[in-house]
Amino acid sequence: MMCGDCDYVKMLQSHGLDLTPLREAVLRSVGEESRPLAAAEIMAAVRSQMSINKVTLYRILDLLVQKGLVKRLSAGDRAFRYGMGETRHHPSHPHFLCTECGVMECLDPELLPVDIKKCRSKGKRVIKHVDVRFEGICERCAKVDTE
Amino acid sequence: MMCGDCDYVKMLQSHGLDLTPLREAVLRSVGEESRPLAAAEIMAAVRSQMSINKVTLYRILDLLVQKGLVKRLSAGDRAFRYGMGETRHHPSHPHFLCTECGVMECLDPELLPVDIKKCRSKGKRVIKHVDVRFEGICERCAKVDTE
DNA sequence: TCTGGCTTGCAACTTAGTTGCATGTAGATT
DNA sequence: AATCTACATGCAACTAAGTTGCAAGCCAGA
Repeated sequence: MMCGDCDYVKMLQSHGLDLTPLREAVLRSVGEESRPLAAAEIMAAVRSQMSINKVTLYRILDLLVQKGLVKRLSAGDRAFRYGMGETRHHPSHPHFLCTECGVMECLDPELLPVDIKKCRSKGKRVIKHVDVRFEGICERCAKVDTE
Repeated sequence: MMCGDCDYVKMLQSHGLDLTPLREAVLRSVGEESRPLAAAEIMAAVRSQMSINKVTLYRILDLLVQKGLVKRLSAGDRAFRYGMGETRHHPSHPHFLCTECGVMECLDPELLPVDIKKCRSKGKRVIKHVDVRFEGICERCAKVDTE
């Protein structure tokens, strides 16, 4: 979810990560988008400004996911999407996946209607978080279809 | 979700699919499990009774998914899981994914708290269905951890 | 200056699934 | 019966997304 309020440099530092141009660029690319991006999209975004190797990108993403700065989302396809981790500016929210073009969008946090507590009681499993994904046809594809 | 009530042969036929030993075995393997299986698990199950090629398995799964007999679920990892499609015996339900061992389990349909109608109104996208996935530590892994 | 620890890059590999093409098999057509 | 067609299956090669192993670069502290 796009954000004008995040200080990416501070976010990296406050999580004990060395500040490097690549790390900052990756985090910024994720943070400045209004939807979760696939690794390939992040790579393209970073490469528009500097050069980065595929492996480095994946390693930076792993690191950011591990620190909770970035969230790895599974779309309905085989490529992960990466969005900003949960913070004050980025509350937990459900996503929408277009089954036609594969684009993933963020939905209003209000639409997240899940009561974790209700579930925790059932069985002895430990529930850490919930992932709600709506699937269907996005606005763009719906429009094209009716033309 | 496991089921003693499904007639797999009838299910195939009523969807206009030729009845073949492999198709029946694949559908049965999915139907007789209490959790969604990865393709590799289905392959192992089928192979315990007859020989099947990887490509054939994927093609049969595609076919069953297309006909709605089987549902393709994205786990948090890169391998799809396959569970029974929605029917009277198999109501829509959320899933649980163990982030430690990767096993996926079916949860009580009661735990599916999403109000699709509420979401359809927002924007002009068409929402077809919802996927709710809880993540955490499964009972088995939780037990091992505390030992 | 040397050492150890990170960050990055390159090549090769892995996993899950897909494509193209050949073969097999069953029912319909002549 | 011969043959034609449609679909089911198999085999090999391929693809996409991500991972591993190892080497090179760089920087901070002893």
